[in-house]
Amino acid sequence: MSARLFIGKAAQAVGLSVQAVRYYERLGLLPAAERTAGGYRAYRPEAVERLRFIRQAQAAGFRLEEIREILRMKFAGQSPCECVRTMLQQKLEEVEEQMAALGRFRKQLRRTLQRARSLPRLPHRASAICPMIESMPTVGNKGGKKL
Amino acid sequence: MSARLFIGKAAQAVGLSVQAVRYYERLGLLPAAERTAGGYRAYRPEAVERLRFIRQAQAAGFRLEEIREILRMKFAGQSPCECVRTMLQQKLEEVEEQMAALGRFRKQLRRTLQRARSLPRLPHRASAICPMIESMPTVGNKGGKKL
DNA sequence: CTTGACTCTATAGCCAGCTATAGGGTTTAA
DNA sequence: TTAAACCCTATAGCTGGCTATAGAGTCAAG
Repeated sequence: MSARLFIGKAAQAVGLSVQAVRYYERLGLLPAAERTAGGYRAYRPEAVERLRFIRQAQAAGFRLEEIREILRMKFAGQSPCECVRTMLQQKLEEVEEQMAALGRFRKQLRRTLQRARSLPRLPHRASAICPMIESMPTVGNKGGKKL
Repeated sequence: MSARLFIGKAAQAVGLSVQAVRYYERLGLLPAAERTAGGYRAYRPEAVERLRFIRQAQAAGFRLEEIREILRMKFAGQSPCECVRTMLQQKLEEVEEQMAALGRFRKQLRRTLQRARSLPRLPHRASAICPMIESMPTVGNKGGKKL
């Protein structure tokens, strides 16, 4: 009883790679595991729960650093829920903002494609390379980040 | 006449950093520039046009590698417009997809916050760390990428 | 001719979240 | 007792688009 798992099984149980688990430990998301005489990490089932939590929080849009913070609070004796709520609220705002930016970008793409369709081969006045791109106003997506 | 610009002026003219311009050259987005006797890059005005194009294409959502491809086609004697149109179409689809994923994520966030508001301090049954996160279905955003 | 602003190359680092490799040791079933 | 399958650490690399630094040379005005 008190079954321990080596890192491979623990990782497999939650669908992570072995390296990812070690990486989480290095970042401080997992406490240092017990070790066998030979130096193998021997995890108890709680550790697997914790890994599962990490995955879920990631899927919920939290970055590893934020997750570490949540865990730190939790194990400092405080319920992290209040802070988590604030973080979720912030996430929500970020999502709104991203969606708005994407929406502007989409509109722009559509307009450009539309114009390309209606004016198939206009003489490329004032256009050194590609009129389709050069005629796009530079909107949204400032600095050309992501996508 | 036939004014040449050193890299600083060229970069400034389009709002780029000097290093960024050199980086583009390394990536093959700019042809090797003429050099002064002392080894300084001496750009003609066309090069500045090209830099401006690169910025615009970036703002339009193209990655540097894609821009290089567009330029390569252009200077291989073909009009890149047909291909650019295809690329824009693809971008559009990517944007749609991202927006849909964000929308699902937003819905999830809202629901979670809503529940947190209506059930302020329920006993945390079956919850090791934070019920707010643990009760979130793992939707959208597979693998926890970005955001 | 000096000086200060500019440029050159090469290299390393950043962000996040890993993956991959090298070179070794451990566990466990046959 | 062997051999496969697993594990260990440490280090380097990946993605993309740069930025930062070091150490050296060049340009142009006064």
